[in-house]
This record gives sequence, C-alpha cells and structure tokens, in this order.
Amino acid sequence: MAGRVEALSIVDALALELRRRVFAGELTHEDALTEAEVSRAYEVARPTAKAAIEKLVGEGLLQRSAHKTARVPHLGPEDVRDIYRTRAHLESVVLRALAETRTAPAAAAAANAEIAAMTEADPLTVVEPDMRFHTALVDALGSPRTSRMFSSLVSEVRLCMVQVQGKQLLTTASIAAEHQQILDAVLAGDGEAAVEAITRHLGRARERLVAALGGSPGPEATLPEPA
Amino acid sequence: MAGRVEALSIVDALALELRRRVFAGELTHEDALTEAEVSRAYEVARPTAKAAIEKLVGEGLLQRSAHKTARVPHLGPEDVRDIYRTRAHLESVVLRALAETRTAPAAAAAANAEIAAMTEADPLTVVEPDMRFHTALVDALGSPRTSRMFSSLVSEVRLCMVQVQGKQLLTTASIAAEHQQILDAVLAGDGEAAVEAITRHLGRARERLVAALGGSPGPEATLPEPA
DNA sequence: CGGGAGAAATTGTCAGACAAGTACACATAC
DNA sequence: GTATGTGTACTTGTCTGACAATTTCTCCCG
Repeated sequence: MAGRVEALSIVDALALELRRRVFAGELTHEDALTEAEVSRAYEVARPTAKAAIEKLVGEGLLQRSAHKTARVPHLGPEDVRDIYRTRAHLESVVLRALAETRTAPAAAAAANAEIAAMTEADPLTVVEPDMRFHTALVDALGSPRTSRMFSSLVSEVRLCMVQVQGKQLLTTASIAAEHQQILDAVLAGDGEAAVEAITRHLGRARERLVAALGGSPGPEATLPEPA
Repeated sequence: MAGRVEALSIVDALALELRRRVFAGELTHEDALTEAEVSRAYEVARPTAKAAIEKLVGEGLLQRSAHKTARVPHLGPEDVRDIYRTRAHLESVVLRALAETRTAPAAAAAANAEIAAMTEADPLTVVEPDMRFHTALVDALGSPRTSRMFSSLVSEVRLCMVQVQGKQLLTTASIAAEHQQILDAVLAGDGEAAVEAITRHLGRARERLVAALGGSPGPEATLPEPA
C-alpha cells in the first residue's frame, strides 16, 4: 500500500472536521449548528458551510428538516436497540461466511491486541480499535456493499458512545477476551459458535448502553415507539 | 393513512426528477450529466443543479470524482453478484426473524397478487411491485436501520434492471410462485425454509442478470477483482 | 394568562464571477 | 513515428452578495 496523496476540497475538509467534532463529543444535541456560525468559525463562505453540513446530514451524523438548524441526532433507547440488533444481524451473517473459509483477518487480530494491551484510560480511547476490529471482520468478506452498510452503522455506534461519554461500560480485558472467542470460533470453522459469541458480545454492550441512557432494561422484543 | 402534503424544495424536486430519469433508463452510463446542462434544462441556477447532483451521488445513484462530470455508475458482473449476495444475506436475516413470530405483512401479499395478475407487458413494469414485495417484508421487521440499508440496495437493484432493460428474465408467474413459497414458509414459522427459498429466488435472478450482462457463469465464490 | 402580531434569525435560492483542474487536440523534438 | 510538451476549451470548486420564504422568539394586547 503506497501512501496515496489526495487533494481534499474545502467542503470535504470541513466535513471531516465537523465529523471529528461530533465523534469527539464537542458537538451535542444541545448545540445548534447554523450555517452562518460554521462559515464564520472556519472562515469559509456560507454555501461551503452549507454543503459540508448537508454532507453530514446525508450520512446521518446530523439531522435537519427544512428551514431548521442542523443538530446532532438524539439517540434514545429504541435507537440504541435498533442499531445494535442490526449490527448483530449484519455481523452474524459475516461471521458465518468467514467461518466457512476459516478466514480471520490479521487486521482484526492486531486491533484486538491493541485493546488487550491498553491500560485503563479515557473510555473513548477504546472505541477506535474496537470499531477497527469489527470493521476488519466485515471488510474481510470482500463485499463493498456490506462494508458500506456497516460503516454507516459504525457512525451511529460512535454517536451512542459519545452520548454516554465518560462512563466506562466494560473493561478492556473483557472486551478483548470476547473478541478472541469470536476469532477462535471463526478459525475453528464453527460459524454457529461465532454467531453466538458475537450475539452475546453485542447484546451485553447494548443493554449496558441502554441502561446508561436511562432506558428500561427490556428483556427482548420491545418494539420502538414513535417519538 | 391520510395523504400528507409536503413542500418540496427545488433541490429535492430536481433530485426526484433525476432519480426518476435514472430508474426509467433515460440516463445511462454514456450520458454525461454536467451541472450547466441540468441547470439549463430545468431552468434553475447552477448551485441548485449541483446540490441535486451531489444528493444523488451521496445515494450512490450517480458517480463523480473531483472536477469530473457525473455519470450513472456502470455495474459489472462483480457488482451484480455483490448486490444480490448482500441482498440475500439481509433478506435472510429478516425472514428468519419474521418466521419466529409468523409475521407476513399484508402489503407483501398484496404486491405479490399484483405480480400474479400481470399479463406480460414491459419487463420494467414488474420491477416496481417486485421491489414493493421485498421492501414490505423488510419493513415488517420494524427496524429503521435495516429498512434504510435495504432501500439503498433496492436503488442499486433498479440500476441493474435498467442496464438489462428489455430482456425479460423470468416470467411473472414464476416470480409470483417463488414469492408465495417465501410467504408460506414464514407463516408456517419455518425460518430455514424461507431462507432457502429466498436464496434460491435471488440466486437464480442473480445468475440471469450476470448472464445478461455478459459475465461468466461463475459457480460460486468468485471474489470481485479491482476494476 | 392566553393568543396573535411583529421582529429577528435562519435557511432556500439565485446571479455573477473567477480560480483551479481536466481533457483533448495540436505542435514540437528526438 | 513515437513521445513529450503546450495550449485551449470545458467543467467543476469556491466566493461575494443579495433577496425571498420560513421559522422562532418576543412582546404587546385583550
């Protein structure tokens, strides 16, 4: 992989910066993100700020309806459940396929080694290698569409993380151990075991997140209600 | 369901019109879609045309790299395989869940009745109720994320259809019969049978599409190569 | 205290302009 | 004749500035 240079347009660079701020928790649902404000803060024209904002809206990282200012979406317990159930479904399909060929990507193992080696720090620090682990698994399937779908889910997962920022939900050791179980099952060619492991892994994370957001425990099968 | 009125912005209306033209096959990979041309044809300002084009690019219905004119993407055999495999994965997950509660949405049955009642006509006519059938199943899961993902896949499926426009691939009767098998399996609570039926259904459609595009038959497990 | 008119803020759209990049044809050198 | 370089036309990227339409807030009046 030779390092590719890439010229970023101003809009793209601005979108990148806004994305970073959202994932860093510098922008919350409370902050109104007006076009004029962005254009002033970054010294760009308003159409440029508008384009960047609309790009993030298209990605689902911001919400905006006609004539209203853009905001980071507020994720409730139903959203977290939907995100994590969809994740579990997608990743289960992927693991079943990977197990058939006993394919465990090196990138996933490397990301998990990083997690295992982490000494307790900022809870948000573990998010990056964690997402890298899961993304590596999905990418190993070699399906551009599946990878694209998953990456949009990852964005929403990171939004969840930001909203419960500061609360350490699980220890890095237990996360790494669960990941290892998944890798082992895939390498053993046991798809069902891998699916079970990922379902447990994600199910536990989901319920902790929901609890942290103040949602009811919800045993299973709670359908989202219209907000 | 009362008919809701909705004020469309010019950009949205223009995006809708362009989308229609893409799905109708009026725009192909050969046609360059310049901003100036769109702005002239619809009598809007160039920034408006630009915004509409970029919206479709974000949806994947158009492709464009920096400083180049937008085009409808060209889907090769590898793309068709990826789209249909991803579809099969997603719909399988959905059917398994629906079978557990024996939930078969009325909208799906209605759409299939339409297909069954169709007398041979324009091959593209069957696409709309067909997509409605599959979308109804996915929507019945009640997961906004899953539905959103699936709708982006549906867009690409319709792109495929347009590219092989005019060639009747399957009879409406056989399509309706296969759909009915799926519904029956779900109602019987037999998830595995439903998964098998959808896999056959989509697998057959996939290979016919690939053949129509001039791709090699490909038994299975052919990974997409970098273009 | 409730409701409505008015003002401020924000977004939607436009016009016109220039810079920057790409693509293609053409001319030149070896 | 091939390869390299140049130049021009076309297209997109961004900006300034402006006005219309809509929302939202405020405040006054009944």
